[in-house]
Amino acid sequence: MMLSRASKYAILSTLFLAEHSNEDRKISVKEISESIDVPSPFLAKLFQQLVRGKIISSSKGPNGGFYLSDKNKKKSVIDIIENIDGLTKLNDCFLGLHKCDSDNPCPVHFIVEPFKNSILGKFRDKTIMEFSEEIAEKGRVLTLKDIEPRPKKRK
Amino acid sequence: MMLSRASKYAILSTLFLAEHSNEDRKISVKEISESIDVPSPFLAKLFQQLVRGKIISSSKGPNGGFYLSDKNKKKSVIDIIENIDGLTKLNDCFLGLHKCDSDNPCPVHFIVEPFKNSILGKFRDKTIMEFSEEIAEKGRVLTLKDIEPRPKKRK
DNA sequence: ATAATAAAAGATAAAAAGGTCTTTTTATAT
DNA sequence: ATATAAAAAGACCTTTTTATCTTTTATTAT
Repeated sequence: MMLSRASKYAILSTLFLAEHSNEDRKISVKEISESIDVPSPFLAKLFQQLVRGKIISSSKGPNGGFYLSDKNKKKSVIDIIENIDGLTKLNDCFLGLHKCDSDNPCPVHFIVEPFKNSILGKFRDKTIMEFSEEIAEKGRVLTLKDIEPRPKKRK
Repeated sequence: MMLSRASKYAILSTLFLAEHSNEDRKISVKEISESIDVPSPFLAKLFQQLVRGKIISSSKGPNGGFYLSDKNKKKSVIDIIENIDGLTKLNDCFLGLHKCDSDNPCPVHFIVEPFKNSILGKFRDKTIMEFSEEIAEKGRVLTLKDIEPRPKKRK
């Protein structure tokens, strides 16, 4: 249920890039960190790793910054998590048992397993681009700032 | 999906107590830590907290140790997690958004929410005793030791 | 009463996660 | 060519989590 903050920041900012950047409109760490309210030096480090992992793209110099290439946009959320936290955390036994599978299940194995698989499947199959389109469509807010939700539309 | 180690240790050792202890057969930290392969001074600290939280019971002196009272056995796994990690971690938005609910969902809200509710429900409704009975019944191994699973029964 | 046993309490240490700062490299616009 | 903008790299700091060690307190069997 809980990712590291690093992964959370990475997912949010990658989705932010998907929505707001492209090869001609690169975005600096500073701009992103202010938009989604994440400490910028920390985000800078994260971005270096995401670039190495080919999740996002970057270019240096004036008008440089970070963006998603078309290829990047086809990555999935699971790729981000894998790149930052690794997948073992997500796959490991809920209670930390070394051997835990359907033959030798931990006490909560059959409770947790179906959910884990289903969630992982969804994070694997939906691309960043698809997430991003949905966010744009529904007009959702992507920030850690403590904002008021926009008032509910009433019929 | 990931509890702190503290919570994992707490759940395992409470289930262990459920299976092997009672008011007349108390178990020392040392014995438990060796059985489930958890560092004993750390477990001792955890147990102090679990006792304060009335999840487990203890008595000092010779033949003292930890055990589950009948009342303790009616606690649920969620009570253990709440006592050690607190519930906020488990309830908070998967991506860390401050406001995240069905009116203002994060990008993965509708993916994660149903699972979270269902898992939490099961951890709330099943008592320690029920878990323990199932473990005994099925002959399951409760340890962090890197053991070989017992050979699969073949027809 | 006394010795032994076991938890409680508290102080300390090591490792991991989270976060910051400074310097170097690269690209671009002028 | 040069100044500038922005990422890359690397050193460093802080907090939290995990783990250990030592002393004190309570209980019990003798």
